[in-house]
Amino acid sequence: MPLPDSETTPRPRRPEPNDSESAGLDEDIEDCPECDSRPVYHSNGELVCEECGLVVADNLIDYGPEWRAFDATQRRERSRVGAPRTNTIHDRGLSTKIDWRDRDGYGNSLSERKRREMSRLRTWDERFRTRDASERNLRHALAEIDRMASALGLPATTREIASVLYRRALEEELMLGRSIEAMSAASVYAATRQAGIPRSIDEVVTVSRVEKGEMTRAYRYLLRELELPMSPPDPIEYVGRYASRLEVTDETEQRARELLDVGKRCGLHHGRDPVGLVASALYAASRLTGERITQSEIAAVADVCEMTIRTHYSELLEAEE
DNA sequence: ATGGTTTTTACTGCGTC
DNA sequence: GACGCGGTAAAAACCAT
Repeated sequence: MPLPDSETTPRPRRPEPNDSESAGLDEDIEDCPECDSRPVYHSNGELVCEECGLVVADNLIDYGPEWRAFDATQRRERSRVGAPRTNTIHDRGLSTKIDWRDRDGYGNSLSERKRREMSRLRTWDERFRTRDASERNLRHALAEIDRMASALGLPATTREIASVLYRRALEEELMLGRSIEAMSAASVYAATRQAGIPRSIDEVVTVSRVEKGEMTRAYRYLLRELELPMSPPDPIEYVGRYASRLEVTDETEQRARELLDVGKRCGLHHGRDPVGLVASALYAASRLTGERITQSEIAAVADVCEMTIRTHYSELLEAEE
């Protein structure tokens, strides 16, 4: 079937802030300061070392807030930011309107034959229109997912998962009344969880274009409708990332893992922010190993309150017995 | 909307460098 | 004195209902 190839409209290539960053990605991995002391792991063909990959992600995230802040000053125009403009231009030029009345231009009713013809046209027009709509939606979303994924330094496999999740959401018509941005962010978050390289919700939110509430709502919805089996986040999976950001010793990091392990057995993690727990564990561990890290340092890196660290870390230490 | 939980905020006194 | 630390009390945020 000959498709009207309207999709060849030249896509305005928007200079992504990520372009320059991802260019520097490889170098960062090579030069990663962690690599002096740590081995680099290659998993599924990607250069993802558990420690170094995270350090790189860190660099990228540092850029995030910067243009995010820039973004925020213009939040009013948020809806205009970023999305490939093709959407609107495209639609405006293309979408056809076929009146539902079987009348000609003068208001006379049509012959039986014409009526059938119009009916057929409507059918096809409808098909193309919806097809276009969901494809535009998808393209937008995939671009968004890609942008967030690179800002978070996620490997390609994880992006793949996010894309698949989004496609499913779209197919199951979960997008009604939900923003593409929110659902994309939710897909990315879910993907990191499924891939076992979790980012915190907050991290995903900072690189997304939506508020936290909107994103978490979309995420919950996604989980429920797609019936994704998602166990609650395991704090231990976050340890490596924050440990490398803080540049603690291996010993401390290991100690933190143990503390969390014990704490988990005692049920300390129920209903609590895993990041807060990790921060506390790192603090407790740094005490045990004699490596002095201040609470405020950890609090700043993990983006939790010092008070949270205080309340949790003593519990972790007690649980150790 | 509500109530129970956790996190955050603001503010304290204490010890140390 | 500045700083890090532990704590309290109250507000705010979060979640399930």
